[in-house]
Amino acid sequence: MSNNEMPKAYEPGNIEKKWYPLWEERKYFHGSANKDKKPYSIVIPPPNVTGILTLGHVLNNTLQDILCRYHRMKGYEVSWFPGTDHAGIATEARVEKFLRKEENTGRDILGRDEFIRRVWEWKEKYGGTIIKQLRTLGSSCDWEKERFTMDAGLSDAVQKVFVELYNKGYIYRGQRMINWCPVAKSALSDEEVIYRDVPGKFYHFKYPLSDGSGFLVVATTRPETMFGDTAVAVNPEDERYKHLIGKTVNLPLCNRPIPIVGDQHADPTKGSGCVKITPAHDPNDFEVGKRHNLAIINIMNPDASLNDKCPEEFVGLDRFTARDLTVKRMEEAGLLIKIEDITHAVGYSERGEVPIETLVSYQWFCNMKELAKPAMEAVASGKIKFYPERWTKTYFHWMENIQDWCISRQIWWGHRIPAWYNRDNNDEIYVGPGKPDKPGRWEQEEDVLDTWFSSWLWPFSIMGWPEKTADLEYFYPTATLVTGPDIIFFWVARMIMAGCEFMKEIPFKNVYFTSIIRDEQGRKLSKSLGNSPDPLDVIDQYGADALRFSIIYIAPVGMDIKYSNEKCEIGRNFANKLWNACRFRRMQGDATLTFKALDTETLANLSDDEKWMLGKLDNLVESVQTYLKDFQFHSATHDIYELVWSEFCDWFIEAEKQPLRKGGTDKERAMKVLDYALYRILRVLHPFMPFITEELAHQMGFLGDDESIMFAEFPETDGLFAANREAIALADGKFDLVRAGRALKTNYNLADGRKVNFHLKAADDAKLAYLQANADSIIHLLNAAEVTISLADYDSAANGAAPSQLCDLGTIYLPLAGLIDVAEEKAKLEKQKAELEKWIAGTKAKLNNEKFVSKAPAQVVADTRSALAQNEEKLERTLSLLKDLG
RNA sequence: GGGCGAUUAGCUCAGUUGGUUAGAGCGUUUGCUUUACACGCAAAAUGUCGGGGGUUCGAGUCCCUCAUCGCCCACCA
Repeated sequence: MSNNEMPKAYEPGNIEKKWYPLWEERKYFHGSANKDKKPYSIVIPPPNVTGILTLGHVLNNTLQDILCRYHRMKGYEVSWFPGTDHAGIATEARVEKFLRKEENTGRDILGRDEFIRRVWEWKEKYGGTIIKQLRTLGSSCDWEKERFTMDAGLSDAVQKVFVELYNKGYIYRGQRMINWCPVAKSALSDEEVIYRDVPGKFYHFKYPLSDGSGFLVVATTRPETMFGDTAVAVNPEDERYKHLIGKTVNLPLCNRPIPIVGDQHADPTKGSGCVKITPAHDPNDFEVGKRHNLAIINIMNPDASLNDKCPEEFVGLDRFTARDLTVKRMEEAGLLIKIEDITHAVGYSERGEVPIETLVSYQWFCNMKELAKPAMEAVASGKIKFYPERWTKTYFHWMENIQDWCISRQIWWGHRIPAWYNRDNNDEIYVGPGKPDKPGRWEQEEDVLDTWFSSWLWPFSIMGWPEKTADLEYFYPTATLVTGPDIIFFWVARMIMAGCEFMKEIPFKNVYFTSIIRDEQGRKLSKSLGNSPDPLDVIDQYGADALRFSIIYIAPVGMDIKYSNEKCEIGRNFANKLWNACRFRRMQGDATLTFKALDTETLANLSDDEKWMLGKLDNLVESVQTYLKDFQFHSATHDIYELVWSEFCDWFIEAEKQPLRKGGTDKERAMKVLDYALYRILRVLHPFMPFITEELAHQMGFLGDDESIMFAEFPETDGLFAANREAIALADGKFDLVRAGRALKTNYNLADGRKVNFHLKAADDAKLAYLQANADSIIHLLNAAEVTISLADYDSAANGAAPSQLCDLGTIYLPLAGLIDVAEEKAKLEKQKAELEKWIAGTKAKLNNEKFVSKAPAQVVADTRSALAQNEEKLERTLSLLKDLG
């Protein structure tokens, strides 16, 4: 292959499109039980089946892919289990919307069976887009194992778990206070409620005593719920009201007498000390109601409009309309005392833009207390480690206060609860995998289970549980879970509980919590804000490798990422740099084919620069492995970037141009070293940038057509760092010296291309020998005409002025004679010095004049001050240059 | 109310167990068609490490405190 087949700039598009299908065809991603290898497995956090790829997924899946590819290269048998989640409420809403729009039909028209059939149809046709998109990112998922949370096998797992927990007494059906979403018309778990601080009003009402002896004052933020009031509570110790306990008030607008009860819940120090009690719509009131045996009056329809338990003119009104009308009627009745503006936290439905309702309803619950115990122990003992570790605190806080989990949902898309009611026998309940074979009219529960009730089984259900599969035996428990901290309760904690309960074994050893991606202004990425870039467009523009590398490169550890597309230039430019380093090597000749291990002769004859480069690279190999062990992906990319760009390209390639130019054995050796180093770099980089590394490894002739870098051994230490510490320090010193020399040139406005002479005064005998041995290299790197090296100071008396710079290896001098007219330069500087001194003196006087400072516009004063500072600096530089000139 | 995190260059962020002169990328300035790369090369400028106090020979790093911002949880008749 000749060099002109490598374009000047790296073009990722076709190369990425070429490799991925090849990898997949060759089943490189597939893992199966293999006794000769150690297993390494990861389960993907299943994206919603309705989902499309977002930057969050990009980050998350890039990290998983890095781990998988790294371990594959380390010789593990790797399987990354992919799949999607049926996402009950979200998908049902999505398909419902689709059907309304396209066919003007929906749930209510189609009926349960047909609707579910249509959801499946939609899923087959439009679902799983994200799974295809993950391929463009380079994700090395074991696609043969792709699962869906509603697959038959996973449904079996869900049923088995439900029945088992029911039989253990953990799952029960009961009438409890729950969160109700009026849009989904379903119950939600506590975790699905999002609290937002919103402006609201606090209404103070009079509730007249039934005996006409006066009234009590109650306050509420929810006037419309008063139709569900079944008591007013006062504190039994409250001297103002204790004599009223047992009497009644007339509930306004309904004229229904309700009792005054004495209860601790009423706090005498708050408001009037009287509390209206609405057991059906407030968690505290529900408890009060239980204590006093109060009626529970649900006043709402499923869509949160008021029902027929309310006065006629309110029936059917939306809750917010009803609120206004209630207040109006109370005011008309002279029962409104005042309205205060307040800010309070209101619970919103996770999906909808609407406030949830708390109301009492019959639902299925799972008692989590016992399940939580081993799960807490698993993290406390360190069997499961969290990265960053601080999330354990959040985990324990939630687990220690864990509440019963409301698992039933009043929707159709999901796992239907395996419970049957005997309509002939007072709704006797049977729970089991199928309809009971017992007499009676048995009807299955209409409700389905919370989506997370299948997700929490994912790490083992995806491997075939409850069947005893080879995958389960070999790959469980998985190695690392990579996910966002926002689902620590929804998913992570529950998976740990499920693993401990049903597998008697933790589901993963590490949990790595990713950052949340925000836009440049720090806002969350969202569709409605339009600030959410489409990763496919980004990949199109910059390449998948560039996106992967950049997003890891900019991800601060454990904090939010501020992302913008321009940041992908980091990865794109880096890929281009690497491409051109390889292109340069190709221009020197064909691969040496000895790169896999340097032969002893080459090792014995390494130049100082080569020792330096191979030593630094060896050090990188070690540090990247350490970083990956600690999930410090960001540090790993920074170190690789620095080594490739600054050390390999800026210094080493430049230095190697010398031996390459010389030819003969020098050139041969240099090419071998370049090959050896490049192949090590490509392999270290492969987990991060899979496409370009595969392409280059082949372009460079490091691999045959039937080979892949995916299975090349990840570089281990070759001992060249430990062996060359001294050589590394010396070369670092040499490069410092070169840098100082270049700076001297720039200071005197000598163009890069201009060949000048330098003098080096070595710091000691050893350094003298080193500098002399490296004279050619130094001349080359400085682009110098001639460099004299000795232990002697530069003789400025004899040879004219020469500014110098002190370095570790010695002092570098730039003789100016012949380059610039010293006398003329000196005169120019003296003139400049005088002008500056005059200006500075005048300006200082001006600034010391209080009248100027106090009366001149602030901007003028500030400008004067900054100009002064600038000129003072300029003067300093001038003085320093004058000193150099002698 | 409880918890967690952040505050370092114009911007985005590194800074490992305290240890020479606090770093990078982007941006800015200057100069470069140097036998890979302008998606490039060389050089340069820029910091009260949020404020205050303390521990220490030594603090960006540890402790206390205050301030601001963000997130999570709980509560709110």
